[in-house]
Amino acid sequence: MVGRAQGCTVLHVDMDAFFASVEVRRRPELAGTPVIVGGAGNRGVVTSATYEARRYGVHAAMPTARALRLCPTATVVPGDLALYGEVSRSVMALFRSITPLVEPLSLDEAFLDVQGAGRRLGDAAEIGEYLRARVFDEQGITCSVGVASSKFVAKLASTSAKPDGMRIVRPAEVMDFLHPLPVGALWGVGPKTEEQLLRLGLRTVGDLAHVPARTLQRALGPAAGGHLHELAWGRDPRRVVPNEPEKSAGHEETFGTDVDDPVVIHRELLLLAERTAGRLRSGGWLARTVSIKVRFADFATITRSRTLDVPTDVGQELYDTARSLFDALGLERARIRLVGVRAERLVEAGSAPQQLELGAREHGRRDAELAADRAARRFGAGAVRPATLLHRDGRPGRSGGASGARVRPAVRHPEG
DNA sequence: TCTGGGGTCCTCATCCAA
DNA sequence: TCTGTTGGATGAGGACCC
Repeated sequence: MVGRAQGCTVLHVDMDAFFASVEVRRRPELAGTPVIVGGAGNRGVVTSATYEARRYGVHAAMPTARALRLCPTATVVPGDLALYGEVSRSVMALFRSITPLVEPLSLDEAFLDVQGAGRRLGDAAEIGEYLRARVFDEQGITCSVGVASSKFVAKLASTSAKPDGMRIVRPAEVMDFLHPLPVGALWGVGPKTEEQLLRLGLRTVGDLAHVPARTLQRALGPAAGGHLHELAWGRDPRRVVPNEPEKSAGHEETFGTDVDDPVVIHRELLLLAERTAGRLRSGGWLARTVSIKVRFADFATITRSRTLDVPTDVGQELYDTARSLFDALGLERARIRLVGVRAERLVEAGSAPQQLELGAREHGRRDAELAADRAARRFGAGAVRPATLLHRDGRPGRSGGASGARVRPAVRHPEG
């Protein structure tokens, strides 16, 4: 087929300011105004912002307080992950109606391999335009599309088309497209790597391409150096892979104010372990390794991990391991900003070896947690939880939200 | 002017067994 | 029996992505 997008089979579709666009759809009176989605607490950061807010210099990961100083007229909304997830599922379903080869990267972007869909729907460019129109008609939000012969060029193309646009980069045009770009535009080059490359006098992707691969490998390590050199020449053999299995799952929480009370930390670890275990059970996974993360008041961050004898999806077991890892740090009332619990080296629950001498207590614990899962599905999250996560008056304790400052009084001076 | 939360991947060090 | 090598597993940390 000879078309506009000859030689291109990969699409990268990226929603424009996704979370913020969904909020504007929900509240049409905000259309055309600066909107920030993010935590409003003293430690909140921006997760998404409309282009009207971005004009003031607001961007993702910026502290909300600073964003509001830059753009005082912005409307701040807390964000609704459940709603964004719903919109995302609809959009991904639309993509899968075009081709089964859909590789979601996050809630708001995906790669599509449309090689097999050409006969039915036209070439990649026509499919891209069709998708953009369907997303707008069905969801009321815009997206941008990159069309290329490889994933990483398609991704850069969609970025250059934003917002609400489409860019096609044919194979013969790849070098002209890539080489003028700054090195920081490359996928995998963040602030640290960019700084290193700039120190070597490498400003553009073209500069990167014309330096020997060995030079990059010496500076960045064999894997990263070699990979970047290949990308600089437009070589990216990675295929679009649907259904990549998850490798880890976890939760972390930043306290509203730093915490030095081990009772509060233990309680938070229990909450995070329970939430993580719930995720494992709903996904049918067992964790072989449990890791914790501790971030101190000065932002220094450490992780500790332990591999279990027998993989588990039981919250109490995740908590026991997490707590033992934390206690082994031997901290003497250090001021802690964040704690996290993560389950790693996941194995499918059905394929994991069974513990021969699984004790009755563990059986009971797992059964109890499964019952709690059922109750949560029926009556809502938090319907059943460990007693230590309840206030003495029976109300649920805090769950999430930067509220360390509220945690301690709840534990030490229960209301009611 | 302070830096969220959920992830992946890579590198390096160490331990242990062959 | 001792020593050196190698490679896998594990643990920790860092960079990066959205």
